[in-house]
Amino acid sequence: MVTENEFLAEYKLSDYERPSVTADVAAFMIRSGEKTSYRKDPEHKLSLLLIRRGGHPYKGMWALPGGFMQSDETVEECALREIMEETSVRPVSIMPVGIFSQPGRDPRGWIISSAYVSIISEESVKQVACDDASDAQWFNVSFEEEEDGIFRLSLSYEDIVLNAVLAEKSASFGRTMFDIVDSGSLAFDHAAIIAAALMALRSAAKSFETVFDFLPDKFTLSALQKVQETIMNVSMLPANFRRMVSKYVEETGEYLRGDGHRPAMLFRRRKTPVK
Amino acid sequence: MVTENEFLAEYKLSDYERPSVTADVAAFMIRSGEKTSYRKDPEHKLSLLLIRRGGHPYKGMWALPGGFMQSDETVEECALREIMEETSVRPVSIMPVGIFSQPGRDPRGWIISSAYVSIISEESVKQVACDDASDAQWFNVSFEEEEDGIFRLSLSYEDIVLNAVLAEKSASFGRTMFDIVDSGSLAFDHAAIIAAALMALRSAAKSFETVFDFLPDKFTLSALQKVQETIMNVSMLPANFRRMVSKYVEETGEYLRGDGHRPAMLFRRRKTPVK
DNA sequence: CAAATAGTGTCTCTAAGACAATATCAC
DNA sequence: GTGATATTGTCTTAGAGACACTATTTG
Repeated sequence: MVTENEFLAEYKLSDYERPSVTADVAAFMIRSGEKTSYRKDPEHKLSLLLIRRGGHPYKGMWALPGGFMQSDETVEECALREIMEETSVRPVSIMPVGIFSQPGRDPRGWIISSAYVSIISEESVKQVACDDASDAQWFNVSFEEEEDGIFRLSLSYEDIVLNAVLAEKSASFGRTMFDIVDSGSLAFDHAAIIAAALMALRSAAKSFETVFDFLPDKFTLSALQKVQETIMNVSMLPANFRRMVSKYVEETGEYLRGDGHRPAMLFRRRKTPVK
Repeated sequence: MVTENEFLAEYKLSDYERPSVTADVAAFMIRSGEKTSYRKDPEHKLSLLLIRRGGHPYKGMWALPGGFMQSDETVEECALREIMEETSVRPVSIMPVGIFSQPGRDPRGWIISSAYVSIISEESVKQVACDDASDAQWFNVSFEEEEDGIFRLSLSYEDIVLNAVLAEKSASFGRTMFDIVDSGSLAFDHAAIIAAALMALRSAAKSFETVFDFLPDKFTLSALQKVQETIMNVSMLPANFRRMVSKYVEETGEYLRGDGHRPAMLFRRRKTPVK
């Protein structure tokens, strides 16, 4: 009869083959563009952080930030650590997207990826120096269904344009997964991870859970609406949007002025949605 | 200058420490109980498959079915394989619950778990011999919020009752996670996995995506309603339930008779929700 | 004043909840 | 007939979409 302690003393995990595990993060930010007129609000664009790979494999190609998990942390902590290393910003929240474990997805060997979406506010990123020659850059994102079940993902940064094509694989339980038709020069299976991350983001944004993380503590309702519209790729009537979010926000009494039109009240997120 | 092929030929994954990865599955079934009257519909109970551990660690305690992932499969395939080994049933669907990777969660060493919910129809399980002396048994499930943020999970099979207590950790993005207050004699952190799986199941059932997988191809609307009510732990008026699911089902024209009351039409799932 | 956004009110339509009423069977 | 479920219809209410209208600012 072997006791549990005796068993554990003898136990060798090395008897079994093990995968390496990475946490890869699709970090999104919503950027406001150039002011085209002194009083017109600028365009807002969804952008995604990509890293140019400095070493093999996929050397010189763009990939999601990520890294190998260590034994003294959870996968979520690893994901947060990777984002902070690249942006110096601690994301307000991260959300799991799924595990990517297709055999052969990494030419280095058996490496599976646990993917996350994170959301970073433009305010916090602005404080970090943005080096144009850096290997980390924010790409503008466009993601649309071209025909039934076929999606085009376009990522652009200055004159670099990455065009990936994806086929919807399964839509079970609100988490859509994709097969890569054309990787668009993105490293590994990262095109599929990005597409799944975008779908997860949109799905979460349906219930106003996600949106606030893109904004500072105090915000105007039209800023909030812009964020929501940018994520969901839709447009809404301001009057209706106000009604819908009214449960989740509260007035601060402060106003934002100086924009060539009526000042807007600043709101903050309400901890407990009421009414 | 090293080419990618030269790099890969030299590359050794073994330089890095790696975790073992298991896929653990919370497989749910909805069981109908004893007929208390010749015409009254029996009670329906949500049940969960647990395995009595035959070896260390946690020898003799109950745990979720699961096993180590292999390099020639995805984690999802591993999860499906484990369920089929235990039940001889191929689940209609599996849904990811999350990754459980807290350091120290497994006394054998660095082992992380990718958890899934699966749903099995009572019909398919009935065809498999159920051995009372077996190490695999279906436990009745009850899961309720006792006070704010504190949940009690009760699992019972004959005279065995496992009572776990869990504290809500984070509810971000509709995926609730739990800390274990009392494991209720469940192995590893499986009490937390089961709780998270139940929340994922309820959340998915909100949109009528999940429910059909508990039933055979043809079913009556009240059977469907019973399933929905059992998962969500609520009760609904039959008239309203019919209206709500009407988009997702279609008539077969066949009737189920012989139950001491008006025969019910059998419906099937509609591939494309219309109307 | 013109152009732009901020904010309010109201109409309609749809979907969900409550409930009343009828239908059909096995015993 | 009795007791059970099956099925249909209707009333009410809550919320989303559309839209008209007013308010306030800066060049």
